[in-house]
Amino acid sequence: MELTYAPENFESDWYAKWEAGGVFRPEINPGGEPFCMVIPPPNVTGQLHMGHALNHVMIDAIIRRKRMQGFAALWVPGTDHAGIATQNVVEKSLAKEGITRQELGRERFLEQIWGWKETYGDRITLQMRTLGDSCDWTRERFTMDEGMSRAVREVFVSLWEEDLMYRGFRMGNWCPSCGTAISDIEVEHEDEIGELAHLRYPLEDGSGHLVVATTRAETMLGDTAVAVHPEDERYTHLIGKFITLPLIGRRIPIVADSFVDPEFGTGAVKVTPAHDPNDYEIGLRHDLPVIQVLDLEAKVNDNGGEFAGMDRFEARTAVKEALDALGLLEGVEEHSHSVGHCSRSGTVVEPMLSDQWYVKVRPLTDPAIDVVRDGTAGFNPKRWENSYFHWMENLRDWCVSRQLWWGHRIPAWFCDECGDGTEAKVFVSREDLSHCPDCGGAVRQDEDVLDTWFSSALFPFSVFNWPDETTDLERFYPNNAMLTGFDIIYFWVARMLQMGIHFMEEVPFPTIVIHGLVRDEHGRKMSKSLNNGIDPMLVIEDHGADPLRLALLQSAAPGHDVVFDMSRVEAARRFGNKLWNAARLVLQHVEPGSVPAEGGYPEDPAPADAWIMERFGEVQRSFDDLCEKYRFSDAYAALYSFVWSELFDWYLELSKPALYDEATNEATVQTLGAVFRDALKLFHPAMPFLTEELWSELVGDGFIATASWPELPEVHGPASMGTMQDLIGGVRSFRSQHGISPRVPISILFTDQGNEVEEWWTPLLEALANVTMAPVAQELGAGHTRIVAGGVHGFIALEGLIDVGAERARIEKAIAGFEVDSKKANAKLSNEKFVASAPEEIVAKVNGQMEAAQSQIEALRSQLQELG
RNA sequence: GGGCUCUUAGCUCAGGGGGAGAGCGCUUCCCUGACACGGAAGAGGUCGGAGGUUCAAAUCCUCUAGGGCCCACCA
Repeated sequence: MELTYAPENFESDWYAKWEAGGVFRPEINPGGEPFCMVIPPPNVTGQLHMGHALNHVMIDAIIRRKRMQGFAALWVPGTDHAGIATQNVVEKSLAKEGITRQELGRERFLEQIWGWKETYGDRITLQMRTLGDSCDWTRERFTMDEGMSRAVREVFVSLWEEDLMYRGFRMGNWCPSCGTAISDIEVEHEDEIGELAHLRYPLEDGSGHLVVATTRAETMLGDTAVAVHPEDERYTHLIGKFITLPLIGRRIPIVADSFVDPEFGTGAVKVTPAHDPNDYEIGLRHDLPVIQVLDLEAKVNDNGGEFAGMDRFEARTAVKEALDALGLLEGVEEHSHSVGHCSRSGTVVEPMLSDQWYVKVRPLTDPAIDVVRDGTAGFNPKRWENSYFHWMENLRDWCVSRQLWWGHRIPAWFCDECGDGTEAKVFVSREDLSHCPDCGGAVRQDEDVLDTWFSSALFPFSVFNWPDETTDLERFYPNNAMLTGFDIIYFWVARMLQMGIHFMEEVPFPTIVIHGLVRDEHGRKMSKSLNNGIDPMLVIEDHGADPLRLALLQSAAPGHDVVFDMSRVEAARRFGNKLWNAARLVLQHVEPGSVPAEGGYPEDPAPADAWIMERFGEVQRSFDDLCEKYRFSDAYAALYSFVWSELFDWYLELSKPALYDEATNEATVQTLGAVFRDALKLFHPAMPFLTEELWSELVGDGFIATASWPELPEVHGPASMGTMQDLIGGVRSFRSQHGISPRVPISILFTDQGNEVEEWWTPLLEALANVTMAPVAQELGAGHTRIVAGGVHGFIALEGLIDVGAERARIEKAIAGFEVDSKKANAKLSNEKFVASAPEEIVAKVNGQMEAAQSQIEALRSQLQELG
């Protein structure tokens, strides 16, 4: 073995061997109960970022542990076609060559994107392999592959048939730069300081004017009314009168609508039904004309008169200037309000009327709310359920059509012949239509595609080739858990629940584990725009995948954001080195390849062996418990601390004296091998590569990845272990404070009130503290100092070698410490209510603390006197 | 406007009714036959502030200050 841990030497080899060995397929555990999770599918042309790494490491830790526990564990990998994102990327790349998609045409543009997908589609899956994701690649899916397209079409058509899908001409969110409608959750609201312009609208009869307030002056070009509150006394006399719209000259009515808030602005609202959702509603109520003044690129159209051709922001200024010139701009005040931006492009979203496809959500959300309320599916942490309910209860119909080319084409065909003259007849079909089913004439397919999230909503069952009734579908639906970031609860989780319940009649997963975002060391969200992202691939290059994995797992407190700290990765790497070197020590005493894959604990362990077995058993139970609760950071913190501080710092040192005596070391060799092997097993879900490498040295049989999850035998260690550790600590501390080298042997005479000192202590005390011990009948005074551990009092002859002043200080400090303990305990015990109300074991515990502290103080005080 | 969340050691963060924890950093000693990517011994927090509940509060409740996030048709 190399002298130090060098992950780059073996990580990629192991991945290839696992994959070739079918380790990641559920079939590796043929009799096992299924345990399945699906990946939150990353963008097919994307790159693995730290957020993916966090998500994958947690999923992989679950899956690998379940696999070792004998489950037919399956992690289904896949990628998402990511409609807008991918189309935008390819368009941008074409733009560099001066080509637009329109010039290319739909068919050739799609060829370009498929080519792009071929080129970059492997990148992220290779990166996932580098990270160690134990996905079953034989079941890999892409949201636009044939099977999933079939599922999408089946769902679309079924929803249509059930009257849960409809086409409607409505006011929706439009992104002028992406050139498509977007759903409500794709709009990001940001608070901005804008201007509230007060405009004078002259009354038709010349009797004066009405002042309206607006943040979007350019929309006045499309005004078809002014609305006031019906009970607003300032304006009641004007209701029914008309205004001459400035700049345009249109005659528009003053209407009464209780939507208007008399408190806001002037209490009079200009109404632009074509470009504002509220105004649209008012327009419907009052039968107002709808006049579009902005085109799909958000430029003023021919209805905008002299402003035609201007961008909406340009027009905003121009309109205000023009009104000002007419003396109709009464004033402008600062106004803070929230402005919607497209989550993809950042462009300000324009409310726009258009024909779109909608999913009627209420029939889908109600059951999805119920299953969370009744606990059939639950979020972890539970508090996410509140936002889930709030969102689901207020959800509006989902606009699923997108005016893009990259995506699932909407399976609807129009026949103009069979239409009613204004609208074509619509046919929604599972099979492609080449002619009209009614008249046999020509049909044209809807040009639009579906929202990317439409296909990912089906992921938990579409990956198994639903609607076919496959064996996999039967075995792995419902999935056993979903683990993802809070940022896609609405986009993805909520919709999987709706679709899963509706089409499979069962929740897609009973448990939803939500983690946070990865932030940089200053707590800022890692993002492209801030350029503060840390590329996990570079971290792996520098430190290895295992250290990154362990660092992320240790940082991932449930439900909290993760502050990525490189020093944690470095620490995890040092831990890897520690494991590596511990293995080298173990292999000096244990025949390489001789450790059994499981069991192998001695029947008759030596005291130190029994102690570590007992401690390990306790730690393992707590570790398993924490893992089942998805508290990985706590689980691995506990394991890490046990392995380093107890197994390595204590047990390896304690085992050495026994190991060097080859005639009698059998039990210790067995313990050492078995304990170390099981420590590797527990670390395998976090550090798969390193543990596999060490397994191959230690066990050399099969993969640790498919080895059994450890079961520690029930063993009780010696009760006096703690006292011995305290004694060793006391001696070391004594040495340190007096500058006595560990090489200088120390003789200790001792009294033993609790009869704790045992024969087996002798070699261990020599090895770990370089002390020899001999019993003495009574306490020793002058010329000695005292080290107290439990009921054992050790006396060290001073022989003038140590500084009495320093020793006095040492003892005084020790006394002060015990006095704090004693006081605290005493305060509680002298409180009658405490003694009466606190649980018995707590009272007993405090009592014990009190007694222990007082006996220590007593002993040390007399020592102080003896020092003179 | 509604909701959630955070404030704990110099730094970055866990924990969450019964003696304050981790990583990094810091001090002293040690290259002892696995490991200096190491070992041993230490220093360092009245757990944002004020009330309250309780035998017991960093932990639960209320208020308060300051961060962060989400939702909302704020012309």
